[in-house]
Amino acid sequence: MRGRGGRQLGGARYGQLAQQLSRMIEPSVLYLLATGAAGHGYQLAEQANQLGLAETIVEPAAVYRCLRGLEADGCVVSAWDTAGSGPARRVYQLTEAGRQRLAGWVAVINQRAQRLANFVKLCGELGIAPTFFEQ
Amino acid sequence: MRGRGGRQLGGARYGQLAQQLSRMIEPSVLYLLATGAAGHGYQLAEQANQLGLAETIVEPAAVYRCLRGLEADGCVVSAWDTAGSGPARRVYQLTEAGRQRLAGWVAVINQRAQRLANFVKLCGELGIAPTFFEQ
DNA sequence: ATCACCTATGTGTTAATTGCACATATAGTA
DNA sequence: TACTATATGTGCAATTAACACATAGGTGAT
Repeated sequence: MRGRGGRQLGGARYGQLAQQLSRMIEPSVLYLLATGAAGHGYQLAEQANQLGLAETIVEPAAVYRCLRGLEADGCVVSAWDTAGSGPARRVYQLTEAGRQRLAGWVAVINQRAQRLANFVKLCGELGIAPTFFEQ
Repeated sequence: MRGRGGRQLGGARYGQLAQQLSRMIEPSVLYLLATGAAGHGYQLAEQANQLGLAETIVEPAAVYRCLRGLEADGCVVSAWDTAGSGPARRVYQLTEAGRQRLAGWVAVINQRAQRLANFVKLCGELGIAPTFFEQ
């Protein structure tokens, strides 16, 4: 860290839960683990795509990195599953800390949803209707 | 030095209107120009903070960069205003292209708001209530 | 058996974003 | 003179994230 004033932050960051803000991979993963819909990375990526919170194609690579970060924070624990066919799966389980993290995300996302909805309303009052693109 | 219009992707990007996704500076600026609430960068930054769409403190530096990008795309036009006291202001005006850009943003933001609200609902059904943090 | 393919987990590279520090300038005030 | 507020801008480094690549087990086709 050689920032000019002992600074350690660079890009987007504005709170405890601001990471992966746009991609929404972390809340997707936490939710899927909470439901029990999926347990390992590859499957979580597939389910996250069906959940559709991320707006983008959720790639396994991003999910793996997210899971390792969550594990480092104690939000999930993992174990190898060598049973069944195909390569071994690293199966993840949500911890209590992970459940709290998800609850925090829900608060952030709830506020954001309201802010965004309010903006749409303000624009509507200005006579600006949403334009849906075909590209 | 390639301009903003021809930039290639590396980071977050998933559509034509996905830039500055997390900060929401571009839609804030376009909206404020549409209402006529502000006309130059410094003032736009102040008004954007009151609008509160960005969730962060909107810094003038980010607004200036945003405005130059918008001008390169033909969404705004600018002119120097040397009247009045203090340093000269670069006053921006929204173009028809800018209005369309805002309408596109409204569509994106509207969809996002619904997705986020749905996620909050799903979590509520799981018994996960939002946790509000004190900061 | 070899190949192609799917599943599954990871790393490397590189472009884009952005907060903060810094630079510059005008005008009013102490 | 010095300081403050307004106003516009640049430079840099931390962070993010898409895409490519690497590795490996298992299955079915040629």
